[in-house]
Amino acid sequence: MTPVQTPRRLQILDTAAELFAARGFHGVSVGDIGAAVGISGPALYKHFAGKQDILGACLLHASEQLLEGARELTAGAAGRSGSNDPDDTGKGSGDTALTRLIAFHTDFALTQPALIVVQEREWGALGEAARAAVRERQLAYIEVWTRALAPHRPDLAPPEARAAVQAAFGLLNSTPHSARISRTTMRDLLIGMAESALTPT
Amino acid sequence: MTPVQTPRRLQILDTAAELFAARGFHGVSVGDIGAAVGISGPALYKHFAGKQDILGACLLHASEQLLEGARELTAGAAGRSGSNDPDDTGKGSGDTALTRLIAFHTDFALTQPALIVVQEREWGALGEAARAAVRERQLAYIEVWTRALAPHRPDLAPPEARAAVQAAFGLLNSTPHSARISRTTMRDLLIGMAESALTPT
DNA sequence: CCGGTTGGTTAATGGTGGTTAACCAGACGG
DNA sequence: CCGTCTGGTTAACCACCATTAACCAACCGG
Repeated sequence: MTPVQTPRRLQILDTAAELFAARGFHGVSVGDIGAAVGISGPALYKHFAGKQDILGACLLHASEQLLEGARELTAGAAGRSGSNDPDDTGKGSGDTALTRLIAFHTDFALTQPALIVVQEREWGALGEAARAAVRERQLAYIEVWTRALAPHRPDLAPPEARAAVQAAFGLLNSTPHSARISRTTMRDLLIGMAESALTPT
Repeated sequence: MTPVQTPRRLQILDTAAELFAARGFHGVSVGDIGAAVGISGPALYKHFAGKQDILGACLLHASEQLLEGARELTAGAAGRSGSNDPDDTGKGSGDTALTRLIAFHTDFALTQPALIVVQEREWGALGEAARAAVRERQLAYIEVWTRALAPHRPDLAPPEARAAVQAAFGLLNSTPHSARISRTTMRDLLIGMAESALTPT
């Protein structure tokens, strides 16, 4: 399990994520990963239990980052269901918890596209245990979003709200498929589209 | 190349797409594909030149379907850039070419999620030639969308319009990730979100 | 009745890939 | 000085896999 995160482990996770995103889990050999970090082949087994374990660590890391970030952004507004004022969702500022989540997720997708890609397409290659752990965090992340969306969309039942949230993820995660415009323009475009999609006027 | 489409070939393509979508191109063996259609292993070589060829046929088939459908929907309005009235984009009816494209793509994604998934994530596993052919059709498809979007969004430069279109694809293609609500509800939800995202009021 | 095409089969082959084994250089506390 | 982690190395193993070869039953036009 080796739960500690040495810098070497982080480096491996980072480059492995890049490779997995580009060629898929089964399209990458441990030799490839080793070569990409400067060591060769079986040396990886000094840091991870195996190839699957590398993927598991990647996904756990990613889902953890997303969930923690989202929880920080919406801290203070969670649980209380008394406030029905949509403008007061989240902290006291003018922006709502939902807009903060959108900006956060957009920035994450723009800065770490590899993690986004791997997280959304390679979870099937995990073992039972790791998959459950990742799935748990992903569901919790969706739950945070759904709670933030609820006050804006009282018309949506919880299942539909969850589907809407996942559709918004699909929109924001489309960033790896097209990088032909500047990052800031893309950011503004995605944020605008996500807000319109989730809270139509 | 075997350009003809016998029913057996179509069956293979269909089940192969399902497998590729579930486990990824490299995660599926030719034995798996054969077993899934009731024959075993090398018998596939009587219908296709190899594993890559099966994937190529899948992707070509999918991109062809999308492009042809889109062209039919927008026939008559293509090319003419004189009409500036947004309500007249496309045919004479009240719906615009864009709304028709959205409904078409949504239905495709809902009925053929495997093709959608494979098309968006496995094009890197193709050979040079097949990849170029698929890419060409995908770009043409995006182009049809962009032309349909243009009258609604004169504020977007072409590159941004293309990015917006691809973001909309991401939204609509999110359907394989969550199938917890009824198909018609999902359809309405996705169409509504896509329209709001592309043409905010 | 027959020759060939169609669509299968199983066996063989060559390559690749994950994992383990055995070994080794260096850092480092005592 | 010395034992012991730590993080590497290369060689070996075995499984799996795409592809080819050789062979065969069934259909079918003439």
